[in-house]
Amino acid sequence: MEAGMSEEKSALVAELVRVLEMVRQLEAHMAGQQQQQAGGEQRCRALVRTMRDSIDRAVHMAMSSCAGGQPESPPSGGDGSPRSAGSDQAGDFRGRGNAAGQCKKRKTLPKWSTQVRVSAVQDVTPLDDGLSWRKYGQKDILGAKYPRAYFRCTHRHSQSCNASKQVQRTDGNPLLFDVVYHGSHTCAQAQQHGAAAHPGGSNQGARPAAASGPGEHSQSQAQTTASPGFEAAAGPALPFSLPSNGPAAGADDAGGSRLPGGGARATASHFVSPATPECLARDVPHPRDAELASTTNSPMPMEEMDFMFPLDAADFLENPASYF
DNA sequence: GGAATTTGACCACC
DNA sequence: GGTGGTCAAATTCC
Repeated sequence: MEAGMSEEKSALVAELVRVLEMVRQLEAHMAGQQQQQAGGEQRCRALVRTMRDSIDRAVHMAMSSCAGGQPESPPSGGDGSPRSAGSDQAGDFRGRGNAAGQCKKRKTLPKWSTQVRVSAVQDVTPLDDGLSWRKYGQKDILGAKYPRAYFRCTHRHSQSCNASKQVQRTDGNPLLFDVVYHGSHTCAQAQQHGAAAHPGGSNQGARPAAASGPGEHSQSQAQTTASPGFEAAAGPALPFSLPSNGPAAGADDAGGSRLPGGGARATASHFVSPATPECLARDVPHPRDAELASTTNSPMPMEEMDFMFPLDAADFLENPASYF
């Protein structure tokens, strides 16, 4: 058994080294020419894609090791959803009325977290994983500066997809979002996007946002596997309503800021990530966004935002365990 | 009319 | 008892 472990570790290290190398190349690219050469963008995309694949493999291996070789935990699943942790459905179902046995807190579901970075404070929606998420709640967390938003798969009822996730802005860095996934997607859409959710941005198949409302999907990413496609950047719906909590939140909501009800609908950032399937079409910035933009961060070029890496590669290499 | 978000309340766990 | 997670009604937008 040890042998197997060592072998796996070696492979893991090799994979991580590759990723690191690619990250460096990517950085060099971005630092240099990205703005002028169209080819640079393609190059970056290719690198990102490769990186994702490597990370996927690495994560899988790492998780296998951590889990004692259990095949189920690895977030990488076939569905590409944020990492479908293979096991998932453990019968979750909580619910108000579930008196009997299921507790509301899904402790039995596999869970993994990720950190997603956006380019500007107004980009309240981290990545979009190409899946449909529906927000079902938001809550202020004790000690946290920002509220936590709760999402679950839009197809939860129709397809019994139990995936859910929690998105919360980190206190220290408004540009960073902690995304915690619970369970994996079992819905049909997940299967499709899973395969297609390349960060490389090929799945922009994006639908016109027909049914997807303002915020179903939201962010994504998978830390551990980074594969689903982290395209960070644009987001349709805000995970939270950037209330007055926001540090920079301008307080004035003039207009109709967000009223109860579909209020948040029109807030998205104007970035269109190539990979954000559904979220794209979301339109424009809420007046407040613009305001925030000017006060907070400077907008970053699309190319840069597109591939925000969910995690710090260097840090990941140094402390891989901390990411699992 | 359908779909989605917001928000308050309820329930379970620590 | 406090906090976190989820439900469901109300409201709004497409």
